[in-house]
Amino acid sequence: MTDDLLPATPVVPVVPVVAVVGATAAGKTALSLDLAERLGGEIVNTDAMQVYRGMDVGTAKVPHAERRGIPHHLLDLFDVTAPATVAQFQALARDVVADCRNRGVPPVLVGGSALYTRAVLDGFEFPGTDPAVRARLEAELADVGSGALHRRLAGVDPASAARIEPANGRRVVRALEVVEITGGPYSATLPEPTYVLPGTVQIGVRIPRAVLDQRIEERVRRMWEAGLVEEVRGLAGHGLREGRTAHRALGYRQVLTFLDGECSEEEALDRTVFGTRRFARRQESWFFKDERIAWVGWDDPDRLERAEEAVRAAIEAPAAG
RNA sequence: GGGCAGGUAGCUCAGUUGGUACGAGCGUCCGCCUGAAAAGUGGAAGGUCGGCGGUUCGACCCCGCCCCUGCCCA
Repeated sequence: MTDDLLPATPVVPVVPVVAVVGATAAGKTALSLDLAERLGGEIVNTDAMQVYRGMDVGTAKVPHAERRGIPHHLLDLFDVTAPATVAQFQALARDVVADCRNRGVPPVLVGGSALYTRAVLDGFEFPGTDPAVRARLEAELADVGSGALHRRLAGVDPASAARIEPANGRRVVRALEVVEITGGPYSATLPEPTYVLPGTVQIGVRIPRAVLDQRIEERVRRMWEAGLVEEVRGLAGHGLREGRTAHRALGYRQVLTFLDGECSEEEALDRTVFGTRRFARRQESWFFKDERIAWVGWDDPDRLERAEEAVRAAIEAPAAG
């Protein structure tokens, strides 16, 4: 109320920060390119697996020829042997977003990795990590099981233990790691959904399950025809198996088991389809509960206009989280 | 035409020497999720046990007939 006394500063338009989210194969890529074109923006990948070099076919990475001359950021950052992490990605992505905004260019984030997207948009702060501590705890996990470690966690950090399921060894280990290196409790809770930048908006692409399931199968078959097996064979020669995360990517993991002679090629394809459907469900369970997302129908002829409206609304809205 | 095996959850199969299906995996639905997140994890809903008839206090389990599936013999 009293800010009116400030000298009239030139009205700098808010540069929107747009994120296109939704299940895999729902049509995020097409919409994001259209949006970037309309807004004069640049694409920022928020997909956890497209950051790896050489993982193209299986991650449905947009080929250069289809990028319409729009700059794409955060693709092909790492070798498949170098595990990427959310915290690392968050730092890189925030730099890219800041750089775009400084140039007055709207960053258009696209990707199905909800944690990656939220780590960029929301106030996530990741406690540190220590490879040695982690390795020791993981060895213990393999040795005594998650139940035993969970009981230990209950002793040092009851609140976290109460929130983490005893069978979830991964989270139990991480909680113990944080407690050990920080000396404090591990909150184990997601932060409140609050955007860190004004003008932020998430556009969700909604698609009926039945249609999505169909599209996923078609997409996987196309990946096979496009040479996924050869791609994996090549990456396997470059240490794909040694990496910590890349080899677990959908499609890659299944093709590796086929290449290792543990299942037929048809089985590998089927497993990829089923695994991808399951993944899509997990993605949606994450996105559906985020009430800030503006949803547009995957086949709505006006989806681009609706998305633009959502962006406009975000720019004009008071900069409250 | 004859013989054998089998018909139990959406799918693949367990199971009861006759006493209310202990079912399992997968799928489906719902949930969780802070340095591996295309990962990891919790829960729920689903069955007139192929059909009809019989025996029995009581049958999904026994008997008869029928239908369906697979294999074998002609």
